[in-house]
Amino acid sequence: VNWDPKVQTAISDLEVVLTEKRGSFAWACGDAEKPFDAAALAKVLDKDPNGHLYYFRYPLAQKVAGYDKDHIVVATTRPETMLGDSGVAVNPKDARYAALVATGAKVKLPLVGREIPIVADDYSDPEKGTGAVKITPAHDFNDFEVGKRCSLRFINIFDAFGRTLTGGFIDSSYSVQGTLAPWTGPYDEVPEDLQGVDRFEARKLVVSKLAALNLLEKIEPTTQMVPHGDRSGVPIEPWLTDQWYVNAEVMAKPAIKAIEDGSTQFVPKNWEKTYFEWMNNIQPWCISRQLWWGHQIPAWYGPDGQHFVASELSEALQIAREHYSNLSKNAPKGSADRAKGESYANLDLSELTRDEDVLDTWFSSALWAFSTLGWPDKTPELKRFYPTSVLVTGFDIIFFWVARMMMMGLHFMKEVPFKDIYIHALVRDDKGQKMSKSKGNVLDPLDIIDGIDLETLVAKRTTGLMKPEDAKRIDKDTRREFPNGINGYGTDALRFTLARMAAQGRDIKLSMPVIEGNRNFATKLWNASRFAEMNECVRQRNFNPKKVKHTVNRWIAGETERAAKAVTLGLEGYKFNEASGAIYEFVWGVFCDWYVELIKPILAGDDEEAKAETRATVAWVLDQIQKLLPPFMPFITEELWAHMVEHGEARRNLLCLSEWPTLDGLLNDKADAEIAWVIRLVSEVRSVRQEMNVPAGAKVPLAVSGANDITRAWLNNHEDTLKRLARAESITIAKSPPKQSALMVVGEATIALPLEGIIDMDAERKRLEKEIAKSESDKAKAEAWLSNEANVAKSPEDVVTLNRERVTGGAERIKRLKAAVKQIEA
RNA sequence: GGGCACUUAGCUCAGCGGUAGAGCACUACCUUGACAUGGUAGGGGUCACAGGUUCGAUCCCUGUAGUGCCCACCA
Repeated sequence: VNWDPKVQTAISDLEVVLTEKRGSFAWACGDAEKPFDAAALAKVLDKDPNGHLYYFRYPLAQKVAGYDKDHIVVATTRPETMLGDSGVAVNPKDARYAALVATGAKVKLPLVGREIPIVADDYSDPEKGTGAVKITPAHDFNDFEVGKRCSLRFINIFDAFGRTLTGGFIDSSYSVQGTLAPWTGPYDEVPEDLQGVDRFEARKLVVSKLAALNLLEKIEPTTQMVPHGDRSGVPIEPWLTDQWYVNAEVMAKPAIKAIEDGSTQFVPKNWEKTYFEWMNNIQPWCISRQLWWGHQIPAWYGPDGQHFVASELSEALQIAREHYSNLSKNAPKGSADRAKGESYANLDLSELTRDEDVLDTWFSSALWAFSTLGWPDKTPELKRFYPTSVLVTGFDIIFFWVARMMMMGLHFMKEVPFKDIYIHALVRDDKGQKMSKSKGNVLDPLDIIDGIDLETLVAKRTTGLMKPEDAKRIDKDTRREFPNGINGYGTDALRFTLARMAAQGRDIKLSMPVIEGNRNFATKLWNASRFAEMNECVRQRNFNPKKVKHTVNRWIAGETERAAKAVTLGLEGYKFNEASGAIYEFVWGVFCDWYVELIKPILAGDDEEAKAETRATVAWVLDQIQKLLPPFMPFITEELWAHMVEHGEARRNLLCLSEWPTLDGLLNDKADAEIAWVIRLVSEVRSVRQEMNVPAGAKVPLAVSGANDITRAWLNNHEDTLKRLARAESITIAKSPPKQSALMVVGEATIALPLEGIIDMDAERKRLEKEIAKSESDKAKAEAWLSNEANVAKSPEDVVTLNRERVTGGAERIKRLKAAVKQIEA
């Protein structure tokens, strides 16, 4: 693997895996005068040694002219780090300390005796603390940067277990700075009782010792966020170690460009801001981990510590031999390098030792897009599938994974790893909280699918590791929220729910009632299919939806095309909520609510030709529905697909292998208008019947007046259907509405429900007057809009037309409604 | 401190520069030959607030308030 083998040393976030030791603090003030309230200090340190800001006086090495004190005061929340201080920084503009900087003054670090410079750096904020900051480059990220800028020493004072080092600290200045010579001065004189001490113990000791030396100015309480290891739970600290790094800045550049020029795009687009934010401020990527599993870093060390990076040992050996033999030839005669080259030029395998570290798991994962396809071999799969079409993932790993895949893909394959990056929603609980084990609010998908009883659920959510009070609370909450456990809702219901809620850019709050609603949808589909089966709706081999003759069938063919297009459009745009919403609305709101009801009279009638066409159409529509649903409901549809074979031609393949519906040319304006009219009429009659409290069982004759030829034809076409759906005893054409009727205006016609003796005519008149008022207000709104010349002049044509129609149509309607009222009064 | 979202019906959420939508919940009626895990009808919203742009703003812009998330920092 030929990544950039450049070694850098920097701060790693290695976790200190030690639990905090809680020992008693012994006040160790000598017999000198009490420089500080000893009792108070002991109390502070015992109670909470971590939550305080400690101010120390650092004595100057020499008195400085123009500076009136003999010390400089610094503050810290981690006193023990002072052992590794290698400088004190002040702001270059800070007049208080100008003299110190100008004269190159030094501080004599207490306890250690190290002389460290006072440097000027913008990092120091004159407003904060005393304006002077102690700098510990090996144990603080900011100080690390200051240390590099100001050429300070990098002094590591801790071992891997968070104990102060024994026998002297580690000076890593040479590794970090490269140009500085290794520290050759005398070892710092660290008091023996400060060696090999746990960091928190060291904290107390340092404070007490400084207090004893009268160098503790004051202690202030402070609150601060201390980063804790997510496994160990102990505070973690920066710690200087040698690690392998990738120069991510170089690799980030093409990855940034690929998003900028659209080679790869984020869906939704706004995530690219997050991506750019990270990529433009990218830091060197530490890829080595001190774990016992993972891909071992393919680096080998020669006897002199020189490293060789290769894909395998034999290759490393070859490189190593080359390196040493070059040294033996090219290094100056008599030099140490030359001698090294001569003695190692023929080294063997056993003389190379492999680096024990393994790669960061994200490094390995970043290769996923091509390593899974056989890379580095040039496999057919790699050729066929790289770059991939889409990566679907959560926003929380845009940087960890997505960005790294982009960098690796562009580096090794010279091409983006995927065209689209779909960032999906995060699933939260019904209160919007992220699900987590410790919160006990996790909903296991399998429990939603299969169901779970209350006791098992409670046991699952509470574990022995929780604090008893937490477990108790979770127990109570769970019992309240799921008093009967969880019913099993099935895989399809859950999947469909997630799709329906997956609006872009928004998280999903998952709750049982919503899943239940979508389970009901599955049931609805099942029952509709059962209806088809019971009515012998068998698939016809040569069925052509373009050729159907009956209006209702032509209409449903067009609606099916609309639905298929809406689903396709939604899927192509990663708008899964729109896609699943479209099929939901079509199946339930169009197919079940209207089409199935509209064809019942045909199926029950004796027009064999119409019956045959309708049966074939039903079968065809269900086929389309089944084909459109698998992305959201793969199981029930597959079952229906196979199940309905019993009455039709055998299926040749699985549903999921069938062709995606691409329907076209099925829309029919005339059929649409006619069925829309039927639906309107039926709804209107139903509405009036309910409002007038007509008993559900009562059949009432319908008398239509004022109908034009088209409406008369429609009435004729759909007589059976209207009778059935509107519960009409008969439908007759009348010159004028019969007396004592409830009246409604549908289009140009007036429909009368003669309800003499059944309804209160006064109530009917009030109902109509309400209708009139509504129509008049709508009309008035449209008129007002049209009377504004700017509206008419600057609006699109269709908006103007729409408003004109509202006025004329409204006027017609009002006229008819008023006539109806007169009728009643008469 | 920096950034990103969000605020629409009682609840959960879609949506959109041209008279506001769904599911759940609610009310009434209905066990009608697919379906009560159902049907029919209905009630319910100044689209957070204030300015601005526009012929027109729930939608676009600015600000305010509230909420959530991410990142950094806290000598």
